[in-house]
Amino acid sequence: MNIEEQVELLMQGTEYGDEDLKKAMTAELRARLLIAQNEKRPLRVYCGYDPTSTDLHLGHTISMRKLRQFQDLGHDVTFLIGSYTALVGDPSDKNKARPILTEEKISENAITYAEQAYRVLDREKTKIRYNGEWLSKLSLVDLIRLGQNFTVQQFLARDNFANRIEKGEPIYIHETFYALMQGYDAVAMETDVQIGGTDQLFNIIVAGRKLQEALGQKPLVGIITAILPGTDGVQRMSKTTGNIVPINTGANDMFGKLMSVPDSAMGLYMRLVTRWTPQEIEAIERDVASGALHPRDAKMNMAREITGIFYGDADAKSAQENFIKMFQQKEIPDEMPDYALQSGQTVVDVILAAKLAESKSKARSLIDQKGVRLDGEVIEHDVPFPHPGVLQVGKRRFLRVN
RNA sequence: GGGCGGUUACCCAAGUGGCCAAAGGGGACUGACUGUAAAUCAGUUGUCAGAAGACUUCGGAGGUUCGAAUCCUUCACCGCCCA
Repeated sequence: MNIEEQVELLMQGTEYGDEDLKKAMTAELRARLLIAQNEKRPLRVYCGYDPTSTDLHLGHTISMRKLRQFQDLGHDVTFLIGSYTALVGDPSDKNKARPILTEEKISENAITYAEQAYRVLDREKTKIRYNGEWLSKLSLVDLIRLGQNFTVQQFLARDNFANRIEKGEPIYIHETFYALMQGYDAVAMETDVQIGGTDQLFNIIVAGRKLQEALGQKPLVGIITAILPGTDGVQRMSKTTGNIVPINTGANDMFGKLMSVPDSAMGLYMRLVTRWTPQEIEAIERDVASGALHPRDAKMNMAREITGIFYGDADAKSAQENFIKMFQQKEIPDEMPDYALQSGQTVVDVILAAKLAESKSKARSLIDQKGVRLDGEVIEHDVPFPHPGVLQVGKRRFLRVN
């Protein structure tokens, strides 16, 4: 790959919210790649992760994909665990009331986190570091000196803060320290390139670069990745919104969830999650636009590619086959939970016992709505369970009743 | 430290003594139509009960009242303004 192609790939799926900034970063990246090539040294690239949660979803993997692209181009990638930051607790998520984690818990989480990350990253080429390594050594005076490089106005101009001032929401003092701490991470590792989501724009572009400059380093290139919408196609993928595609969910489920993503979000999914190059993605979009490729099939290819990243090609293939069987040919799935019918149970009893609905009222209303079938026959009323067979509740819940 | 305002179901939000299991919106779920997409249409959305109905719910606790989400006391949390 020549430098131009590399730049195009590495800038794929980035979002700076400002054309000029994007141009500037693209130019700096190009320059930095050239230097690396000429000096025959890899770029030092990192992304920081907060090890408070351990259930990763596709949204978490965006930056990992980006790191992987750098790895594949021969650069030096660090998976930074925000161990020190986690000790304090993340303020931007205050409604979650995050417990302050112990160091043991953090390193435990970090391992789980990294294990999942290795489905995207190259295990052999990934360095794992903890920012407590250097942050714990800073004294109060050191911190204040870092602060001397910034003005309150710079922080007030930050989107995140400006919006909250506008809305009358609180901004805590220590939130400003976060930017300094993160910026210092960049300095401590003599970073060439830092990757992060749009919520990290300030920390990366303002804090990191400025601190590096102030301390005599060449300011890093920030790669700011766009936000991945969840399965609803609109809102950011997050556990709270309930629109996530978890990584540890099984190939069939992952494939199904990906197929339910609205068409409008496909571009972002392809750019942020798949291994495809900008050229490949453009070709797909061209074919869909011209009618040569059915959007459904384009989405299937995408679902297969993404499922393949996490479960391997064989499982992705069979997930696709199952999907087609179940939804296009309306066949019942090969695998479903079994349930042993007990005497005297009605349809509602079985639905409830098998946890296909959360209460009797819900189960009844599903029956009223013609959402319950036994071997394909709609069940009209809550009757004693007619006979063993396959019970279908709604579109996707199946139960083999014996 | 002082003044004011808030806390309602998954979320936002209306309701200021009985007609309130609680308007409206969003979300979610079901059905129709489809490409398990989107859009659209119809319905459901506290629990139990076959229906009638019963029970639990409006930040926590206590009280007034025949009757409270609504009034009083108190506690907790949050926000705004002044210092």
